[in-house]
Amino acid sequence: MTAPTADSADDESLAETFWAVASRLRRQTRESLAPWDVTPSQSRALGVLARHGEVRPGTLAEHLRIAPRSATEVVDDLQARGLVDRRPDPADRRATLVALTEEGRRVTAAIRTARRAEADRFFGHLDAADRAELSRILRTLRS
Amino acid sequence: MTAPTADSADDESLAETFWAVASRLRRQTRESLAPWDVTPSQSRALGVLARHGEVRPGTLAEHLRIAPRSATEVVDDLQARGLVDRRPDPADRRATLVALTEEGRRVTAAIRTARRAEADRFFGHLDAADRAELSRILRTLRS
DNA sequence: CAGACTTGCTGAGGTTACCTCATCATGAGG
DNA sequence: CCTCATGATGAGGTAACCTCAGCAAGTCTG
Repeated sequence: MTAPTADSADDESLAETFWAVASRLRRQTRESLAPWDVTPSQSRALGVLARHGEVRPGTLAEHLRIAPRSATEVVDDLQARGLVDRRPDPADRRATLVALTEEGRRVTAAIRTARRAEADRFFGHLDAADRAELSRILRTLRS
Repeated sequence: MTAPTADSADDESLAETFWAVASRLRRQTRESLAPWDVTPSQSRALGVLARHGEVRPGTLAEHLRIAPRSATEVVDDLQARGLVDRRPDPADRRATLVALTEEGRRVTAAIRTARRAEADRFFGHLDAADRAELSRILRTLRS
């Protein structure tokens, strides 16, 4: 299509390589979270809550880039594990606010450490320059 | 923080950026395959069959880096759509050989074209140098 | 060549992480 | 006040995996 795209044939395998890496990262992440009985998607939600404090499920969904209904589900699971709780939003009686519990804060901190170690293991094969390059390029693609 | 690994704090968000990109790519791929009623994982299997000719489910699983049982499933779905067929392996009566049907070859070719266009759309935001960089770095991470 | 072990595939059943659609309460605007 | 929009959730579905168990067929060993 666009002239500068050169060998589009290679792009297909670029996607394939991307998926192979994704698969490896997914497995490793799942493993490194196992001690806390928390899944990757739950851990991402915990991260959002740690960064933003209490938010509505809908807002959480936006941050996670998933459907609102799916956020309800993640919150259900986290609540069942006692890591978050729900309370009514005083500003709007339809809405709910989700916040980390004490335990949730504790676990989130522990997970952050573990994830860092995991990222070191995974991305540590790259030197600093390559990590910066990768970060920059991925940010472009995230659009 | 750790001497050789530089800022591990950033690695966590590197992973996060990676997942955001993965999510976008997954959605777009699914969409671009919709006309053929073929899922991304089925399409990957078709690609392997196109490149390697007839293979056993177990071999297919290796190429796709999934469990053998999961390959059976993908083959089931493709067979139900008439894109592949199974025949007994003359060399080993336990084994089965999976091969593209005529229709399968036709669809695989069409999909290849579509995927190329899709990859252009997705990775086309990058210039050739960045695509090469990304490819190199991802290949390192695939290990 | 019989018995033990291995290999190839698949049935059964489970998990994760999403999705849409319908429903119900509540809020907001004309 | 009546209509429409919005927030959350129940119900039900899908894709892409997984493990474990079992059966049939090959291989190796004494």
